[in-house]
Amino acid sequence: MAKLTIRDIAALSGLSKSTVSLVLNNSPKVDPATRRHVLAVMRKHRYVPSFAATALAKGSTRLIGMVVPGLSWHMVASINIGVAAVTERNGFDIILYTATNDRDYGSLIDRVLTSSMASGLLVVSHEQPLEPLVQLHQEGLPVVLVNTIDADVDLPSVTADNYEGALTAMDHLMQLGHERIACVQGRMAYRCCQDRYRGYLDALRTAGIQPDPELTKPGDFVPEQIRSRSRELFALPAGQRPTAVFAHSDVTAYGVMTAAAEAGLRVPEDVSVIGFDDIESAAQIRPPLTTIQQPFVEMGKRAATMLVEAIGPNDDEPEEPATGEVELPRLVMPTSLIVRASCGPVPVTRSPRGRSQTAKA
Amino acid sequence: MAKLTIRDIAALSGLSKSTVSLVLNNSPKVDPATRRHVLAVMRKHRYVPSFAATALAKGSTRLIGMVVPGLSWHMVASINIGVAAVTERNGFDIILYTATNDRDYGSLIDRVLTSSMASGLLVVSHEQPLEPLVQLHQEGLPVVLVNTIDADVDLPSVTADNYEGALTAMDHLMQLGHERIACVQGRMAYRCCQDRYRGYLDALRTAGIQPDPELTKPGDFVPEQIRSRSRELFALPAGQRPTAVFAHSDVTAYGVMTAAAEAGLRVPEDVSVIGFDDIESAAQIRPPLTTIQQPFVEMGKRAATMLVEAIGPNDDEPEEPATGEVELPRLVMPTSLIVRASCGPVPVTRSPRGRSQTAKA
DNA sequence: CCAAGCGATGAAACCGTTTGCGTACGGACT
DNA sequence: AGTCCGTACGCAAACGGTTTCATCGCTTGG
Repeated sequence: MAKLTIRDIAALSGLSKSTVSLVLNNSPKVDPATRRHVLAVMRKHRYVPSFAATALAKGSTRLIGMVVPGLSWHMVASINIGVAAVTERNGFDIILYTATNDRDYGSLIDRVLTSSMASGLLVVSHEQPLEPLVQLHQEGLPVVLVNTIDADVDLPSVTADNYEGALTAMDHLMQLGHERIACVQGRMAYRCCQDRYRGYLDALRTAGIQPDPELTKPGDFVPEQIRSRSRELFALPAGQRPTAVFAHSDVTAYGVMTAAAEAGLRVPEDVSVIGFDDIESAAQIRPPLTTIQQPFVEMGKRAATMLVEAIGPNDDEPEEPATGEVELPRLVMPTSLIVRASCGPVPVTRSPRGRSQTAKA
Repeated sequence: MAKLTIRDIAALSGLSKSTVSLVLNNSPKVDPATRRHVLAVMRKHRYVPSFAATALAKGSTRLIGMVVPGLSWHMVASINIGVAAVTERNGFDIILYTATNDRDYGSLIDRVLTSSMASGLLVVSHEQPLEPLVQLHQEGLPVVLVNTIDADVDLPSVTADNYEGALTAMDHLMQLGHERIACVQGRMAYRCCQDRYRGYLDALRTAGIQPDPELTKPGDFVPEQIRSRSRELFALPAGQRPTAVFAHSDVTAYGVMTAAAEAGLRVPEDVSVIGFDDIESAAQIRPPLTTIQQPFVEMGKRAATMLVEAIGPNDDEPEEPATGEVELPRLVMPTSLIVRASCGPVPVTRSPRGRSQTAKA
């Protein structure tokens, strides 16, 4: 139980602290035989250097802060898997900040940064102000944003291509013959949802279809709202009723499908539904959900890699990358279409001969 | 950018370091006026004490380690919400260890503990060996287990009452008239799944029903397996086919429902399905899933509270609670039945004379 | 055979804070 | 007015490492 110090190890192995320290930092300046000996002693006594002392002396920690908006989101969990994989490999540990409200967020910034507790910051938040982060970054603290990209902010970031994902989703639907496609939105304060909606609109226009405002419903990721607005959609008279729905998330899609069932509509026979995310249960439910998969764990890996590189190979401090604005890495990662069973061809309710061919060539 | 030290603040306010330090630790020995002055100076220059130096001098950190088996589980995410709430309130930060494999787990123990990096450990892992943890605990490091209870281990823990939850689920089913109830198991290496299965068996026996081995299927939380074993269930001739299924998790229940649909069976008309967990999408899918809810965030809160209390009010070190075995808190929290729509009365296919009808529609 | 060179090790300063102890100060009591 | 006491503050020694620099002993070239 007696906490061993480097001094003890030095005494035990008949050397001085400095030599032991050199061994710890595997400097090439120590004789291999000596090194082996010291290592043996350390192992024998289960010595582990004091974290605090090392941090103090070195002036840096192997800690990176990760700010997330609650872990219950599929996105956050998946990103973390990627992040953990690379931080682990590089000997970093993660300090997790669940930024539930603004108060914490503000004090967090102070704590983490100024106390130089963490030597880098990974931010997965959506609604928090980003300015403090920019300032920190300019002061030399590595920061990278994941899925938080905001147009006017100058920070390295990793993001999914939500716009292109929406395009892909819409293309899939239109390829199946759909033209009256509704959109049940997520939280439009989020950049990602804005992008998805832009994709929805653009895809329609590109196909020569005038977006019908009636077919856009705010869902805001609130179950009740999603359900009730979807019901409105399905209550529309047959000609105006959408034949397909683009939902801004998988869980949103679930709500849409439930509303459809309540309206007596079958998925995908009567109405097609496509989601966004590809959460775990998407493949398990009935019908299996066709959706746009976001490469979250890969995004986590990339972000963590960027951060680790910015922090530096080990502990040197030539870190002033904020000045050279040669390249602020902004990774935008492609999404992929996962075809399952919730989307089908447009129903043939419209008379056999009336198949409007107006769709884009 | 120039990092301020306590010395700078002392100079700036015309005092000595120690006085400033006293202010930092709000000792009563400093004159209120002086205190105000110092605080003003600190605020003005945005001074935050060095984390590392404080840790070194005090000999303890306000960090607690949290070991989890991947964040993608609903359980882990929810627990974390509770944990974060209380740690935040008590000025602790969380170091997150995603224990993906054993190698990391072993080195983790060393790192965290011996380096006295964290002053407490919260463990949510399932399959890792627990012995190192009890050793640590005996050496004075506060440890609490969440949902990892293992019969032979002497550690404080917080757990859901899986056994009783299973009983509740089965009661619900039997109240609806079901007698041929199948069980699709989770990963039986987990204590929680063992308990759920025990509950299943006992509930049956208590009702005077002899459990039919045919109706127990291993699922192991693997989608394909769940699906295929469920198909076996539904392929049984009408008299032997279960009228209800108790699934060891919500996602497992999804798989069961899919298999049912593939067999042409409707839920809940032809077969009832009950889950376990109450994940977010359980209310969103079709039909909404009746399930047993585990109070994860409350469990997280409780566990964190226990840990914080064990660590001590602030930084004193009269920590040898392991010796006094007066009470090793083992919290077992009740689950609750969430009735939605996936369970219904037993189908009336069985006629008064009692034998089969053709199975499917 | 001596001086220079080099590699390995030791001594000491330092990182920023806490903390026990000592001191100077002011007020009260005699 | 002189002691005494309590109080508010300063000094310096830890805390456990890292890192620079000097030193020591040995090899090597002339």
